[in-house]
Amino acid sequence: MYTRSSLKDLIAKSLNGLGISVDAEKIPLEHPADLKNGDYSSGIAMQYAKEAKVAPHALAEKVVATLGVIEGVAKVEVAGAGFINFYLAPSILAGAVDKARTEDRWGRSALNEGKKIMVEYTDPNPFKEFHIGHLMSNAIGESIARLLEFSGAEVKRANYQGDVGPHVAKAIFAKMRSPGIPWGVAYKMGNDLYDAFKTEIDDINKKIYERNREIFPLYEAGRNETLAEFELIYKKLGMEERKQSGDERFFDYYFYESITAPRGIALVRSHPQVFKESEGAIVYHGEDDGLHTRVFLTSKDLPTYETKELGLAELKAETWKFDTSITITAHEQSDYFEVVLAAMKKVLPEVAQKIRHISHGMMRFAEGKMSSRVGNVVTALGLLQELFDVAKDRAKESRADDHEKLAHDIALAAVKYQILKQASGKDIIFDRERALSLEGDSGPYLQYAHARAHAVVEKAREQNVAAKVDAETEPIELSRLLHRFPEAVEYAARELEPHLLTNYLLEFASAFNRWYANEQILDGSTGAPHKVALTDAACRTLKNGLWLLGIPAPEKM
RNA sequence: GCUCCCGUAGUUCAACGGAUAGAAUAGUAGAUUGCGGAUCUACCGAUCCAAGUUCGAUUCUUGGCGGGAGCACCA
Repeated sequence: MYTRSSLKDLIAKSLNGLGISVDAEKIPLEHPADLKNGDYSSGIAMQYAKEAKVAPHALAEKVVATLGVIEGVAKVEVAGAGFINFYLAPSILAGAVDKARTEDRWGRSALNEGKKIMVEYTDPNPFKEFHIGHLMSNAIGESIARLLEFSGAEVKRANYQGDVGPHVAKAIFAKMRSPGIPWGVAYKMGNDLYDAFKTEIDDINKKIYERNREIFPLYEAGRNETLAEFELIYKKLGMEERKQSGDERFFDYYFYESITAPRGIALVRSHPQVFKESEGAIVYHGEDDGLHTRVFLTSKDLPTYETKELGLAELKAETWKFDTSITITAHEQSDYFEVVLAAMKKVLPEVAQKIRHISHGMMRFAEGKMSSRVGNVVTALGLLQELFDVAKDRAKESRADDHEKLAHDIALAAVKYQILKQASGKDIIFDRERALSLEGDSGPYLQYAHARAHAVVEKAREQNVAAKVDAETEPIELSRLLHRFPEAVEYAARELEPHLLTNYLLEFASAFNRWYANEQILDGSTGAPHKVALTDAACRTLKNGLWLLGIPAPEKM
């Protein structure tokens, strides 16, 4: 029976027989973009033609001649400049359809079996707005967490929130002057007033760390209020399925800077050979590692984010024995994170090697950066509301029972898909028109394909047409793409790149819609059971695919 | 100035060194009284510049040009 790696082995063996030594691992074997070129393809003959002193095409022919019959492979062809193309047997593709229909967790792999992975994401700051940047981190982190779960890992979700620091002092200062204003506004106002009231605000900052009695009640209130708001947002973002019982929270662990700060300070203080005094502050000199110097303790003796991050790493490791801890942040923090990691290698070496940083691009306007300091941010709730309003108009005509819920599901799909479809590391230009689009290359497009497939399966049930795969039926584009689903999921999980999955799903949904438009499924013929099976398999594929993106899959829309 | 990221249709994004560079959107023209038109079909339209490596470069290397981010007490 063929597998991906056995095909590689066979090719390697064949080449070795021809006097060319190649490592099976290094044999290229890809899914051709164009299905007419087969289900798998290798360009190996072009690579070794020179060494073999024959033309690429001739070498490919020789390899094919020695491959013999491979179970599960219908034919092997040489095409183009010398590609070796493998076409899977109909029975294999039929087998994938059956799996998709019967296995709940269709698409699952064993890539990370037995691994314990902590994923830290979202990381909003109490006292400040939850804006699109946090939404990005949440969407990406949640999808990565699910991809890892589907690859066999045990995953814990972590959220790290900055409940102490200058931003809090600014918000408190403004709130004391104007008690009526909301916290998000208070922060911005405090920031504007900072130059004029530096001493006062710095004083408040210090008092917060000391849990000073005068401001503590206001601090507690603000902290609780904003954290409670965040919980409501997590719910809206589709994390409610993680709440099984009433008192469970959305993330497995919530870490706070107020807790990590003292730990970090202790770590810095106990390593005077690593952290040096400079201009009244305690810094880490990163120049030896090709990095730059960063402050860990300010001249006012307060910890910076860097120090807290050290404390966080220690706290994480004590909280759960993970193999890997992934932190997802915006790209603007990459450099700072590298300095922290360099310092951590000296202070907490065994933890440092398990820490991994993934950065995503920034959400920005065409005109420039969004900044909560300047106040030109799009809040997560504001954007969701706008999308909700657009979706609601269309939902009125829908056959779904709960139009409000549907509009919300669609709004969520639109915004998450737009974030996830892009390779991480690149900035996302926030284009309102595009963000509000519910058509084409979009989340709702995937949802719609799923809802359609679901409707047909329901109808088949009503008409008592039992789904049955016919292994003799000539495979079509859809079933061949369907067979690739588990590999697409594994690929995305290995690369920690959800966009690799959206690429696949868009192609798959498009193939389904095309097929649907040209083919009557319930046509009363003897071919109907096979087509129903295919539709059912497509339905599960889309459902699981959407789940992996953290996007709801409504059955009617 | 130094470091990192990025330059692909008008616009927003794809393309593990591979076959005719794919989508979406915008624009134009269409879809049979057929299970859902949030769909489908057709047309139009792109790799920043210059060298190099390679059988083959959007992809790798070097140098330009252009954009973004970071570079000492913010996170």
